[in-house]
Amino acid sequence: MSEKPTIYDIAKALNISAATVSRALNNNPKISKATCQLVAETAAKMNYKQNKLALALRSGKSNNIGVIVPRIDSNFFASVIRGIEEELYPHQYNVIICQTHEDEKREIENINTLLNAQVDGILMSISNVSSENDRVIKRVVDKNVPLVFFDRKKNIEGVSSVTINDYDVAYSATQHLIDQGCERIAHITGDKTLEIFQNRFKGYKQAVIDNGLYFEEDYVFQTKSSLESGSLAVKKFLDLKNPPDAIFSSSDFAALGAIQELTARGIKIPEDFCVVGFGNEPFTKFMELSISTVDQCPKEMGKMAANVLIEQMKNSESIKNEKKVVLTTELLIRKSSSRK
Amino acid sequence: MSEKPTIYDIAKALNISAATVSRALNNNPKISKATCQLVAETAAKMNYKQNKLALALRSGKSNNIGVIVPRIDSNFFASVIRGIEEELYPHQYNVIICQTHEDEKREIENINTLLNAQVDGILMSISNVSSENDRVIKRVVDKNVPLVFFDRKKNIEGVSSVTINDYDVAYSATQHLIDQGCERIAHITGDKTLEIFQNRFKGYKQAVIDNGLYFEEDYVFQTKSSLESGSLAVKKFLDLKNPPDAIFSSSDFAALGAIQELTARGIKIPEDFCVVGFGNEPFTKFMELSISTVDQCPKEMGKMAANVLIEQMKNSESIKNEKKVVLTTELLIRKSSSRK
DNA sequence: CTGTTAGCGCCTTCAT
DNA sequence: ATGAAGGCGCTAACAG
Repeated sequence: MSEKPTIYDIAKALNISAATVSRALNNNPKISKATCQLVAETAAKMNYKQNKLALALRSGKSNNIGVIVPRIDSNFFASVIRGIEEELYPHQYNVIICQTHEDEKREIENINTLLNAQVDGILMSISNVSSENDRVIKRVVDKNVPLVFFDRKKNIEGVSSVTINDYDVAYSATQHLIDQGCERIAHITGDKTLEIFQNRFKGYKQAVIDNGLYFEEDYVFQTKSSLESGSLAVKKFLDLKNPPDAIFSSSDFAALGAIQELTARGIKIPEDFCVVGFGNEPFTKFMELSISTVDQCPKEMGKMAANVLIEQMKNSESIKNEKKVVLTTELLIRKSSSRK
Repeated sequence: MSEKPTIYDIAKALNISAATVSRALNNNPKISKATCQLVAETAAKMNYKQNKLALALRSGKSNNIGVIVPRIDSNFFASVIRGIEEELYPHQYNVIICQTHEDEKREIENINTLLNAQVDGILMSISNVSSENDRVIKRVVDKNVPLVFFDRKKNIEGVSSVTINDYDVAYSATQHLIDQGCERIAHITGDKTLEIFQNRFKGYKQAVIDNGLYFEEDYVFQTKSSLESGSLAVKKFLDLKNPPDAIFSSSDFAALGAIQELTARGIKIPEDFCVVGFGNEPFTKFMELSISTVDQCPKEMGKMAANVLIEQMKNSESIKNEKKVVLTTELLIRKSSSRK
């Protein structure tokens, strides 16, 4: 009783064929009500469970979706995955998670693993931009495995994407700082090969220029998303002849690091210096000095990405209806940039 | 070229049998070096990828591990999963994530889904304690599918678990509060049907008693892990004739809510009131008034759970070597409870 | 309505 | 050193 029964076991017990059992289990209308019920009962009694593996091999559909993210232990990606899972669950899809740890080799391995596992589709947030990468990704497209990027995307023909309005919201954030009376806005950015950081930078720069302020290369600091990076950035900024009086950071962590460094130096926020972060990490709201930031609506992003993927999986083979969804996000104005 | 080639395609191209191709691909020593290499080259050229699904069906091993958690978008579970994934990755296992949202029905569905998907093992953190649940979990054991609980466990024969020393660390936390001079220690607890909360409560209670303090039922407030719960608890506590002067909370979120409510009422922390949370959520460290808490070392927990599972999967069929690992955690003393 | 057959892609005896 | 055959569990023709 402890071994896993198959439809053959049920068939044998009932003296009917496996095909009939299969049909009955799938509620095929051609099967008499009587057998249908009999099969159902016996199946329940024997504790039969369909082997999805066999079904997958036969049908060519595994009902598994692969998700590739840089890391899972970040509030943003975890929330995106939650959204993905919530959307996929009613459709009977399972989610296989892969982390790249921002490692290019790992990213390629992940893609191959998922392809080997015969996933029906892949959702991914790019870690690295490289030609080797490009090749593997194109292979996914060639194999007709639906692929959707979210947040960190790449422009590849036939691949849909779900992102936020990075440019616009960066522009708004910068404009907001200027509206607060700040005149020398600095910017902390990330890996410049990634579109998201490029766009945030562009939005920032344009806002500065549009307001007739001086755009200063030294006001832009590229670094990782961490507290140390933020404090490092501040150190560098304050060493300038004409130091900035505000920072728009592409990372909440860097923003917090910056705030800590500024506070340590006795600089008052928001009176003397304003800061806006990015990502709406939980701590930004909880701080005594709450941090203004941009909500990336990760859950919605995950849901949307899953939706686009589902759509694409339905219309397989069909027209490559490349879809570029851009979600509108909100600038959350909090104490770190509110001079009233 | 875009269709997925099989070993038969390679065989045909090389005018040899599929069996030989299979053997060559698996580096079977009985295959001549020449064919071996030839096959490897052709496979590469044709961009052949092994179909893990077929392999899984044949071998009965899917190389997938199921992970069931209440939710993924919590720092704790996300970090555990990261640990799990890091440990499983070198062993070629993939991770399938399922969320229960604390819903019993969903939890049962998840287990069944994973069983149907033929996972080689399951790692789970219990959401609900119910008899229906018990039955399904026992079925997992009956089917000889290795199962390991982490954090929120259940005592079921044949099931290993990885937890932390909840009792001890709760005792330490309470003792610490008493050492700070606090005399009326309150406790915010969670779902009492879960062992972790029971143990934290017991540790708290024992420490109170051991120190000759009065254990007061009204000092214990059961609620969910949220800011509101914390503030609610404080409201209730301060309405008491003899209100407490410290809180040991089983949740960082409740601890923060409590702190906010206390601060709003002008109560000085830690001078007038001390607070210790649980979980080491990122924000606890970042706050201006950093919050004392317990680090649950989630990543290590994930790694350990994965290790125990791997061990169990190796020695399948063998003796039910039920393993109960208890990790030692640290009390992190920060400002919210440091009177010096 | 139901049984027979065949095949998804792979590996592994059993032959040779 | 290699080929042929069979089966993992399931379903979809194709027959009745």
